[in-house]
Amino acid sequence: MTPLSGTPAPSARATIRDVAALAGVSVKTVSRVVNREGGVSAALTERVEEAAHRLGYRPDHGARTLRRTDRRTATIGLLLEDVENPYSAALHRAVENVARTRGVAVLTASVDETPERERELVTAFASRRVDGLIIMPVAPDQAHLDAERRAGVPVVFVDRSPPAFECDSVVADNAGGATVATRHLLGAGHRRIAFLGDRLAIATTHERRAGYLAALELAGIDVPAQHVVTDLPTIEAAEAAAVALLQSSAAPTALFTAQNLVTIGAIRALRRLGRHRDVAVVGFDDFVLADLLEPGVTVVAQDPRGIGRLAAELLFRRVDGDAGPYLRQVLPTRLITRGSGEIPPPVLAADAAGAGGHR
Amino acid sequence: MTPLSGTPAPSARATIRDVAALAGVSVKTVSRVVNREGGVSAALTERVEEAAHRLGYRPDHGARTLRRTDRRTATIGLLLEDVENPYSAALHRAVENVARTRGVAVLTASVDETPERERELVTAFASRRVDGLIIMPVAPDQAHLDAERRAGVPVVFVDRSPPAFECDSVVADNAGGATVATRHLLGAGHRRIAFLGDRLAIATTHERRAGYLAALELAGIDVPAQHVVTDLPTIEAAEAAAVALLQSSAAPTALFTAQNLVTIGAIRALRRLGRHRDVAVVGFDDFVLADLLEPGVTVVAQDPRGIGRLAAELLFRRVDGDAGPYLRQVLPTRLITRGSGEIPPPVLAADAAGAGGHR
DNA sequence: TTGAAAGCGCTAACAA
DNA sequence: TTGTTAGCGCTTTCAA
Repeated sequence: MTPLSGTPAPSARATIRDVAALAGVSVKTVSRVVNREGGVSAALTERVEEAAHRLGYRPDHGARTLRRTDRRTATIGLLLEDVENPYSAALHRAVENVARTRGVAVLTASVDETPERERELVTAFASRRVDGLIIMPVAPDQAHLDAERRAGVPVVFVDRSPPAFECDSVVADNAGGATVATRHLLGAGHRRIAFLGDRLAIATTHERRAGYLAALELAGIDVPAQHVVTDLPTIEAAEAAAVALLQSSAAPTALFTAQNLVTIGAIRALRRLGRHRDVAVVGFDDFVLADLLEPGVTVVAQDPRGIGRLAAELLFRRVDGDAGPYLRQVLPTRLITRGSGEIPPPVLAADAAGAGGHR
Repeated sequence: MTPLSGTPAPSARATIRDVAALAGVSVKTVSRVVNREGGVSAALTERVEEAAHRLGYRPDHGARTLRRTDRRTATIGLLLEDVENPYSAALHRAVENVARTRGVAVLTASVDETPERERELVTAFASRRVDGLIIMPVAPDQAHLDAERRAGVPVVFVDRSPPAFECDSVVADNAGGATVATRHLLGAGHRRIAFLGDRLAIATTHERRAGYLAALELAGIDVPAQHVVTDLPTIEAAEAAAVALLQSSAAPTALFTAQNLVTIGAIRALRRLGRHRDVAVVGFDDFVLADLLEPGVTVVAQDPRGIGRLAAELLFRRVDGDAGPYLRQVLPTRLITRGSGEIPPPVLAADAAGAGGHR
């Protein structure tokens, strides 16, 4: 810690009255100039602007909101799982980009999969009279939002849409993406494909598992119970689960890892066991550097920026008064093949080697 | 888009007067209950709480701020380079964690290295009367903050401290970390070590280059001009610059990449050229999966969470009235060796191979 | 323990 | 074109 020479200055904030006094006009004239209402002579406009500048005047947005008829704060609230998570961060940025075009500020917070925190934050943001809320919901029950809905605060859910709650939402095609991932592994010849996922209480985990199971059922393949592992909330948990699974007697030849941290944990496990070149992996969610690993990691990518952008656009339509029926927007996913998902199962690999030998 | 059956409800927000009327008490009594001031009988307290709950009452934080003597909004502003950047996101999360303990909300925005945007956002947040600001500054001139300082809004700079501006700041030991990185490469036997960095207008780039140059000068090594490449703002720019450098006649045997995106760009370049096992790299800033690449990437890690935490703690001390001299806190960096920084230069590598042959 | 009145900084409504 | 007055929802101040 290096103490410098200066010290912080004491407080003093100029009000509209101070500006009016310095410019020698009424407060209403200052208001007109500050809000660019027009109808003020050039001479007065200049005097007011000069005075405002001299005093470092910043209109008090809260006071303005209090008096205005529309009661807008030009602020929205964004509740993410964790602002540091790359998926959340990408979504955050997309929301900010839309908000920026409207001069709207964004209050952000991390919910950490804690229903209680979700409730606290909704209340805190509602007290600050946000114009709308974008929420990545954790609480299985969204009844705590009733007061906000009655107050007319628009809410858009992202990533997950709460069951049994009429609302706007923007989500990825989780079941469809999981089916594509699973079929891709089936296509490579795998029949023993395991599912590793985050907490089953999260709707996305549930949907992805459903997509995985549907693909296998359609292929007429029975899934042993130990091939479906969920409630892996961290990289470490996923790594441990993958190691245990691969060392078990019923070891799969391929993994469908249904979330980005789970994928990373599984990759660590394969490295640790030296199996990363012979066990296939397809992950849900893309991540940075997935292409530079060896082998590159095949994923089903969602579009967090697209989800954020659409959610913000929908929210602002509601803020602007759109009272149409609730919308549920589902964004497609995209398979990106990079190597790990194209590894064949051991038997076929041996066949391929044999066939190669006949050339 | 799937239209659902329900539709959004119309607006209606209960005020303290509505609660008072329903409970059959005065507004002051409601205020006392809501703020837990005490001095209200148990019977009335219960009636008020019941009424508030029935109406979904949320105290208007803005109106409260307007009237209160301390004028606190319980909201701070955080200006980051880009909320999506992992470094910014980690710092963001640390700030949020500290703010949370005080019931303070965080307004966040991305400045995108645009001085004009920095000014706009400071104004927007100042109008919303944030209790304080944490800023990752871009603008070389911070004079636009004068009005805020006069108004007594505490400001803490993070990551970079603006030159010629008396202020609080929390930064990493950029020069020191760069020197450590460069010495590490010197220690592996390298004499032709290039510097790749972000925009030189950013203070951190400047400091890291200074640390790099200092280490080489101390070792008595001349640095050819083409070995110092800056103003690489993207992964793509860094990749292109690294390719050009490595294909030039004066190709270095080692790279010090002075920022996380630059490091990733350089690694892509080395992969593309098939040189990732014989050109050494040390990066500034750690990143996810750096350990799973082949070779693992040696870095000088900063502590963005530590910077965020300290910045928030310092800010809140100022908010609480600490008027001591301005502080500049410098956090240490840490060398993490993973392989890429320990690759020897070609000549020594040949020697080593020769020596191995004699065993 | 409870309440009435004033006013925070601003804009709506109206007047000159 | 400019100004005056009231009041947004709340807390402060003061009184009962």
